[in-house]
Amino acid sequence: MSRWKPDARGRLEQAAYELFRDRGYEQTTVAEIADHAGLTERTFFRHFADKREVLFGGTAIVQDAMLRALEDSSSTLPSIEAVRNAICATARIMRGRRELARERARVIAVHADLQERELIKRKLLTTSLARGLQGRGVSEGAANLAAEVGIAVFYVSFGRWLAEPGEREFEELVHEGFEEWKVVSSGR
Amino acid sequence: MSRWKPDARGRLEQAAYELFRDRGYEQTTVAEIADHAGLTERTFFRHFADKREVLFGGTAIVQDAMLRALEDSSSTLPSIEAVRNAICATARIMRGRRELARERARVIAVHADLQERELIKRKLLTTSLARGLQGRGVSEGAANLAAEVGIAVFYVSFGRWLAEPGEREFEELVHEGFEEWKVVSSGR
DNA sequence: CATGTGATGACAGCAACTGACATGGACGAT
DNA sequence: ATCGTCCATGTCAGTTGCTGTCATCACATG
Repeated sequence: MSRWKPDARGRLEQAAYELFRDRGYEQTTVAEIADHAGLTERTFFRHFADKREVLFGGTAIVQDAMLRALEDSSSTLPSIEAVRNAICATARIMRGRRELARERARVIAVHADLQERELIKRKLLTTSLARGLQGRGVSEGAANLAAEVGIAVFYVSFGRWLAEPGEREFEELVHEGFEEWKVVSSGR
Repeated sequence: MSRWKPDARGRLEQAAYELFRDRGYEQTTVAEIADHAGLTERTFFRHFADKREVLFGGTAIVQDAMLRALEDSSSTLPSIEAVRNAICATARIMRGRRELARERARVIAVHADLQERELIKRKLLTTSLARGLQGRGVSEGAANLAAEVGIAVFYVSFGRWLAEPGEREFEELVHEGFEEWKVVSSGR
């Protein structure tokens, strides 16, 4: 038998989500999160750089999915289509996590600290997407623009996915978002 | 004679800039900043919400200048031209502060914390510009787009202004930025 | 069996930030 | 001129986020 229960990081994340939901973000101390996960405060900070970061572990996964999908798509595609594919694939991995995403969004919405962190994660996603495009031979300027558009569509659609009461999938909303973008960018 | 030396806030800002320049941001404690300003740590936190904020007091001034210039420009102007005017006016108020802006940028560039704060300030500027446009009767979507463009040009030009060794003024670079934007947005 | 490795615990400590109350000059009302 | 209120600041104690350091012990590797 192993010395410690497995998946310390996951247990910390789950404990954090539950406590943030029940007591709110600021009213929850890191020590409490660690306690609920059966660990110590010190261990929390070995897994997460700071208290906010426990809500943003998903970003790395999103980024990986995005870049992998970008690599997988045919290199003959126009860059904006490659971006669309990558963003759609990314949207797909969030299937069945809408309620969780909603809770997370609710917490972030009321804390300036967390909004700051979200903005920098968005920037990180944008620059890594742009780099991925440059790796396909797209020029720097074009890559930055296409990445900016792609991530913007991603976040707008994400917001709609969370806001909608219906059952439409995130991926579908992303598709619609790209269609809207086409209309807007050609229509003016 | 007044009980306290005047302009506590200004003295705190100046002390902070000097200490950040000499010792670096993280190596400087709030208590030290307050000491150098002849005040106490508690008073620092009465003037600034947190340690980072001492570097971002200028944002409110920038925002005011931007909105005032927007109000002053003729309401018959197309929205993007109104934005251009507002941004140019904003650029004008930074005359003669280039060295200071450079120091500030150097500090921000090496601290993720401060970059997060900068991003949220940028967002704040964008939404307040968009609101100002809506006040002129521009639709929400168009206002958001125009504001996004305007602030993007502002920041790109700001970066160039700091990077350039020459003596060209910020305002001139903003003008060029808008010209570039016109070319790009019509050319594709 | 010996030895190293890696995740965790234990503990001390600093610095950011907050709440509560005290102080005393400025300034207006009387 | 005196009184009373205001308000920026001081004082102080306390909480919490975060870090450095060293110990521990299951596990893998040879």
